[in-house]
Amino acid sequence: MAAARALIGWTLLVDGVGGPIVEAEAYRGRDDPASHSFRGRTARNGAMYGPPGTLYVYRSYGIHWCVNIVCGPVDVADAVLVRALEPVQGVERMRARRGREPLTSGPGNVGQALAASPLLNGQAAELLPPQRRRRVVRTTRIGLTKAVERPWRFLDPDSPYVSRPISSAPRGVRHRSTHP
DNA sequence: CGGTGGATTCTCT
DNA sequence: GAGAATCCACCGA
Repeated sequence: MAAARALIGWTLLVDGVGGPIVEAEAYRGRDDPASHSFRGRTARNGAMYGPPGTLYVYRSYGIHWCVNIVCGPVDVADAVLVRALEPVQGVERMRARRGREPLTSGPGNVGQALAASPLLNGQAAELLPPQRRRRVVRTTRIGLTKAVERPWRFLDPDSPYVSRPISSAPRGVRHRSTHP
């Protein structure tokens, strides 16, 4: 969780392609109902139990590949979902893979831009330290049906590449209806 | 052993 | 704002 906040600004590279992480969500292994490791170790989530810095890649909605960075000790299964980064290195390759904008906003899009696949699952992440200081804002996580209220999403509010602004509400959901 | 529900994105109205 | 696309690991039996 602290790790998710600390990861903002670190550059994630896969095969030389990537950029600074500007949005990330923490998922806690043991007691987080929203985590893939909540119900213990399975064939899919095995990588989450690896050492910190391990990549955990899973398929989302049968369509997208999403990238996590394990941030807890071995067997703890804490992980951070990379929801957005700034496209800095290997931009042309990301463009070719994505075929549209935005390149790296949203976890599915990040996965596509980085060519995430099961091959990446369990590998060590390549991370470079931040080059400058960034503001970090904390909000609730996005797209969940469980543990919706836990404020474990972190983002750089000054980056135009975050998948959604500071508002924690899901896309398309109004803050409040206008009836009297 | 079948049904189901996602840590999403995109298109269309 | 709603619905489709797409698939398989996991749950419950």
